[in-house]
Amino acid sequence: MSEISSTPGRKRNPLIDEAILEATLDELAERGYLNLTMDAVARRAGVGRPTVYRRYPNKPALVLAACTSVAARHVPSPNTGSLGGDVEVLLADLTRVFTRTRAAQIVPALLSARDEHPELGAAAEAVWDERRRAMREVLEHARTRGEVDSNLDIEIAIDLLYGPLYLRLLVTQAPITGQLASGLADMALAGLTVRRAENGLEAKER
Amino acid sequence: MSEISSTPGRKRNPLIDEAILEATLDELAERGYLNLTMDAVARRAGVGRPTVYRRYPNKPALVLAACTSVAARHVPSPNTGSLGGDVEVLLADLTRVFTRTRAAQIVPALLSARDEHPELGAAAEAVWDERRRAMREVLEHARTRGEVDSNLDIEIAIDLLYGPLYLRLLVTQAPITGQLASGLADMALAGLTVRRAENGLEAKER
Amino acid sequence: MSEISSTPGRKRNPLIDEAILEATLDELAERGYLNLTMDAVARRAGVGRPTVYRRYPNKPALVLAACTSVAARHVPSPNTGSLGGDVEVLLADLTRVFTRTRAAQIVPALLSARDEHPELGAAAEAVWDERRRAMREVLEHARTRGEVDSNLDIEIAIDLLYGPLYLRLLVTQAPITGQLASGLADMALAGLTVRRAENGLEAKER
Amino acid sequence: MSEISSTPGRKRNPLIDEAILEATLDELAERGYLNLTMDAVARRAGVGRPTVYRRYPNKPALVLAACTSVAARHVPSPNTGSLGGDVEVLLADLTRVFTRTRAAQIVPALLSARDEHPELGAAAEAVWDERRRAMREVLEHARTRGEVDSNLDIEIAIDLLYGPLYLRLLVTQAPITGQLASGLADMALAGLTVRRAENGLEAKER
DNA sequence: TATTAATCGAGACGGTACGTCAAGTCTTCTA
DNA sequence: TAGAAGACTTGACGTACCGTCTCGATTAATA
Repeated sequence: MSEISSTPGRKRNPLIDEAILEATLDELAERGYLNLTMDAVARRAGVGRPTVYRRYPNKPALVLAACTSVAARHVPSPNTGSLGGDVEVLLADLTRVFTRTRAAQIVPALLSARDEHPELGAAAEAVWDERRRAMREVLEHARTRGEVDSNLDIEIAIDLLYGPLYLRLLVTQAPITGQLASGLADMALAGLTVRRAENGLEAKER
Repeated sequence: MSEISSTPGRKRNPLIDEAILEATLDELAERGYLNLTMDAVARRAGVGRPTVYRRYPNKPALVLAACTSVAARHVPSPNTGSLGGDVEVLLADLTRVFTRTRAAQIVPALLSARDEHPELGAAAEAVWDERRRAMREVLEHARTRGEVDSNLDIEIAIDLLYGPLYLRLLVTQAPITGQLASGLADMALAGLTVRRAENGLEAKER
Repeated sequence: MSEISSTPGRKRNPLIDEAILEATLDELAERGYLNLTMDAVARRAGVGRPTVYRRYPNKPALVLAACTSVAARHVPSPNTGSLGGDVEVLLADLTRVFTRTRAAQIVPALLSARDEHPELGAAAEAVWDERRRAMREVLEHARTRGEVDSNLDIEIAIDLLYGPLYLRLLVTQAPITGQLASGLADMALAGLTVRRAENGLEAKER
Repeated sequence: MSEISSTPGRKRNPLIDEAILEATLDELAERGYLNLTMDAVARRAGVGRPTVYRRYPNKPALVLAACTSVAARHVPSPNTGSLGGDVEVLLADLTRVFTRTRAAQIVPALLSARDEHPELGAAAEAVWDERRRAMREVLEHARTRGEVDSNLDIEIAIDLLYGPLYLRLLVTQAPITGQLASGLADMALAGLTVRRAENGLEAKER
């Protein structure tokens, strides 16, 4: 009795898979999503155009695949004992990703791809989900430690912590520095306003 | 004696200026930046294609112009007396803009246009500058009132307040509600962590 | 008391009429009919485009007018006493026109204009009518002198005499020289074949 | 050991080559060169516009190709034994082509194409070369038979024989009939003038 | 080991949008 | 009212990219 052959014929070359994704990321970084050409990707990967289309049905799908391939790489799960320390680690890491990697070009590209093919939206979430999950964990630990209010809406808190970095990356294009990240963490954790409680303390100090 | 006319020849029809921008915004809202066609804009404006090109040299320039035309419309300059009240007003207004107007489609479009032609970047800033200016003013007033620390980095504070809304609009596409805005304002102003000072206060009250 | 002017308003400047036609001929000679632009004509004449259109309804009409303006200038009406001499004069003059004037560019232009607007065909005939008339006259004189057969179809004869020059001008673009013209005249008048009658004569002379 | 394939990639569909040329000729005949549209040709050939441009870089090149494709089709090489008979055959055939085929539209189109892009001039010669070659052959045969003078300039003779038909086709647009062709042949071979030799014969007959 | 079938590079193909250019009309201002 | 400047509609031009297809050649499992 013979096994049902899984798939006869020549097998796909896995080196090509990698070359295509890498070429896509390079093109994305150099030229941006809108100026990225399927032909340029194929040429850069040393590959025929149909070889790309055999793997990804269209341009946004290719871009999405390239982005996700690079996204979920080693997000830290810090456990420094204090919320401040954990948040600091996470924001510093995102800062590193936004400045030391091609993410500055890749994230906008991903948004463009989703804009063109909305059904990719769900898949695109994977790119930032892992980071949100890490922050969620950190906040929940802080809650069990009593470091934050038990009624805290954690999703909004995540938005508050990550939002400014994305704002600078996508919108204002202001520089994203390590100093920014720690300043941001301090503000978010302590709040902007000088509180009555502190006034009370100051009063005591007099 | 007659003045030398500034520019001879037929004058441009200002109604056409408006019709083109309005048609661009409509197309942007309905079809998105990538599926927006110069021809569709021209047809919708009841205008020939070269008439569009006479005004804007290419697609991203047209889109930028349309976005800026709609951007700086009546940003409020609140003065409720408290930082909390002012911030609430500004975030509520941005929420309104993000949910009740075409901004949800227009802001991503603007980013795509800038992505395609990076030299438009500088001009694109005008779209959010007015809103940042309003928040800056509010924070400076709070500083003179002693409501915030005099060492506060105001630009980062602005990022902290606006960032989460842009994050939801552009990235996570989570709903943006009035409740979110006020929750956000509270968190940002008061901070995420339960502070020792409050504990002390509570202790005293017992 | 003032006379009621027959045509009120500013009078047309006749210098402009001439400038437009001259500019058209120049453009025709330099760039050819298809690459001639109404705008270029207007600019070259130092005139606004509508000023051209006020005189000629469209491009082929303008070109036709320019061609006819230059066409019927002094066609000779030779009367040397012999058909050979008269034909020689006419063909030599056409040779001169085809080589020393802009006719080499103008005649093809005229054909293109007629091709585009066939109703101009009748008017275009004026350009070569005068020359055909001159040749017709010469042939009729020869007939009354008995130099040609009284049954000769004169229209065909005209075609035979002028045809080769037009063929070179329009089709083969072979050089048109004075030597060509006289060789052509000889052939046409004497015929290509060596005739028996001449053999008979030679035989008698021995 | 395998041969190196001459040209990799998909082969061009030769049916499309033909369809494009045929569509071009049809459009030329129906609408003329100036009103011929690349888009109309493509649509008529059931083909995308870039497919036309892949073969021919622009409109005049396409028109030239279409004309040459139809030109050299079976020009007769008559050998009736007499120059008169041979010339009769060739002129009758050209008459047929000018009246029974699309040549009446195609030849002017070709001239327009050359007028627009002069560098096509050399290639355009192929269209009438074959016919001139045939006439040259006929005249050389007549020379070896002693039917024409050995000093006859054959190129001029060809112009003399073909010129009138082209003149009617292109310039005067007078009808081109079989009767015209034979009358023309007679005149060209015998000459227009009544010669002295004939007078001598007539004298003898008395 | 020969067959079989999918993969690969190259490139043709239909379609659609881009950005340019010219024709011909219309409007505004000046002389 | 003529004339100059130039905006305007229409529609063709030639280019670029997308996504599909066909071709010939190669490669790897199966028989």
